[in-house]
Amino acid sequence: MEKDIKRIDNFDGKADIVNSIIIGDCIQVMKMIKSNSFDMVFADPPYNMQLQNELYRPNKTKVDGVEDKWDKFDSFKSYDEFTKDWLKEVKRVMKNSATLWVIGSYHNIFRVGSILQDLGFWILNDIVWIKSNPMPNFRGVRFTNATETLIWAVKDKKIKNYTFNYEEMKRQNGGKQMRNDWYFSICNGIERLRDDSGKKIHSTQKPLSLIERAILASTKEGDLVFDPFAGTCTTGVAAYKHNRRFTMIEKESFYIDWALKRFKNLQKNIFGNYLDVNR
Amino acid sequence: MEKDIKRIDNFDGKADIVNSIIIGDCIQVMKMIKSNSFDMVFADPPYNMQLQNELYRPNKTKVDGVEDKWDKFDSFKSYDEFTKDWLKEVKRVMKNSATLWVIGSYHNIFRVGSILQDLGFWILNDIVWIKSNPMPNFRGVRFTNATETLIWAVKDKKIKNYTFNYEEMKRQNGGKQMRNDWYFSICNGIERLRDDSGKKIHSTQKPLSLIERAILASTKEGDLVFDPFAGTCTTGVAAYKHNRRFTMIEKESFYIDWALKRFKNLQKNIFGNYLDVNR
DNA sequence: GTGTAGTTTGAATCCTACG
DNA sequence: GCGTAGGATTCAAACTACA
Repeated sequence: MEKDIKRIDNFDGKADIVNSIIIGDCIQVMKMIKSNSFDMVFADPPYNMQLQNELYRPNKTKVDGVEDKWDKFDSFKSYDEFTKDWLKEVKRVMKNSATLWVIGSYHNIFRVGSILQDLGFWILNDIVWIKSNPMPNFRGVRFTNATETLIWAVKDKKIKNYTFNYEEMKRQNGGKQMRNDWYFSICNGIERLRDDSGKKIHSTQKPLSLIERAILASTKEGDLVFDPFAGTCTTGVAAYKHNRRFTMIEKESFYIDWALKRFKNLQKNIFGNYLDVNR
Repeated sequence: MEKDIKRIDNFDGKADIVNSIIIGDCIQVMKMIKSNSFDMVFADPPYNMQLQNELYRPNKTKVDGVEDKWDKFDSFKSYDEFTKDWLKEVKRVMKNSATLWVIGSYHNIFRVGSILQDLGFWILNDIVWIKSNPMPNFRGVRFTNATETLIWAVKDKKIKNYTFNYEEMKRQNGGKQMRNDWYFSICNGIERLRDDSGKKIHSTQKPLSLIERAILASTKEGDLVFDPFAGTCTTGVAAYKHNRRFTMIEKESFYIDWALKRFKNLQKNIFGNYLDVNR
């Protein structure tokens, strides 16, 4: 199996996309990718959080919320249009037997789910990621928001030949059929990418184990996994680790500098500590 | 506090709606109710389930899915229109400080959530009901669908004076702040209404404890709780039990015959076994 | 090295009354 | 509507410091 990883700064539609990280706007790049290319798609789009004010903890320190430019949309309408655009292209580049995963929170997941259905995708499951250590609700005005939601879908209602590794999932769940409630810690500790000053590289890095489960559930070895919002390429790392191939697209090349460090450690097979890119 | 319960077969907009069960189409009935009437709304609308074929268990017995006439919609479009219609009326009859709960599954909750947001509702939480005893996926082609989703929202982003009994929730959760993942069994056993032949009275009866938590979280004693899709009036029973008042609307009078039996037992204060209407 | 106590922090739509 | 002052508010995991 192909083991080298390519960074593509100026994709022209001709370069080999296998095990490549393409820098660029995902919709524009996808338009250059031929139809029916991918076996599985994992997408972690912007959530459109719409934070109202600054939030302080009881000890007066400020909460470091998501204030990235890429998470800002003018309205639900513009978010919906964006969502429709990227989902349409994703649908086109998916093989007929492929499945799509999208992760989101209550801020955006209802928009995403509705649009998916409008585009003809057929939902197989909604999966709830239950966090063991979520941020508490400091003001005591709501329930602790301890979950995120993943939607797992096929391109069309008629599709029956998608991959679902039922037995592998059952094995992971101690011999009982895997349910749609998944328990994972948030991404933290050695796994969380930080610069020398301790600043998070990406404000919303996902735990590797979460994406590993999605990949092990819905792909076979050698399958080509696609992520249009790659960030620091957790999807690619999970795919590579389990002998799947990948194509990643990411707009911010800064994230890719760090992604490449992760792959470098993974290739060294430092499985004990490969998560720590600073070694 | 008013303790008698009224059944209203021909609502004209003038009858007292406190502790009443109104028979009729919820949209038509709501149009006769004056604005700003309710302190809290709990809605369990049709899920728009779309079983494609009949489903059989491994032992060849047929799964008794939801095939009621009231759960059939021609398309997402007609489901959306229906959803928009009832949500608009609900918004009007809610007091400004009121909150809305809607429960659904992946079949409909994305539609409901999007439309809520489009109508200006502001989501406070999505709550995941995690079932201890869900129906397994008999074919082994998906994850066990073990959850349903509740959306909790206020009428408008600006509203801050809604009721949230933080301390009561914290107490219920063993001294720690209540999270949005709730664990309850499905409605079964003595609580599940069945006729003499053992047939379920309502195909989607919700567990009382689930609705009790919603009511204890978001209402004060004496508040007026509204349910436009009352079914066998689990919402009314939960409200009554905790000294809240209620208004229920239900189209099928058959369900109300059974609801009244539940209230009768509740009034007898048979708290040990009042759930069993057949005693 | 080990154990304990203290500190930090995470996709967050997080207040209220009064002038 | 806005600005400001007052006051009530957090859980789990991982890390650091120090004995």
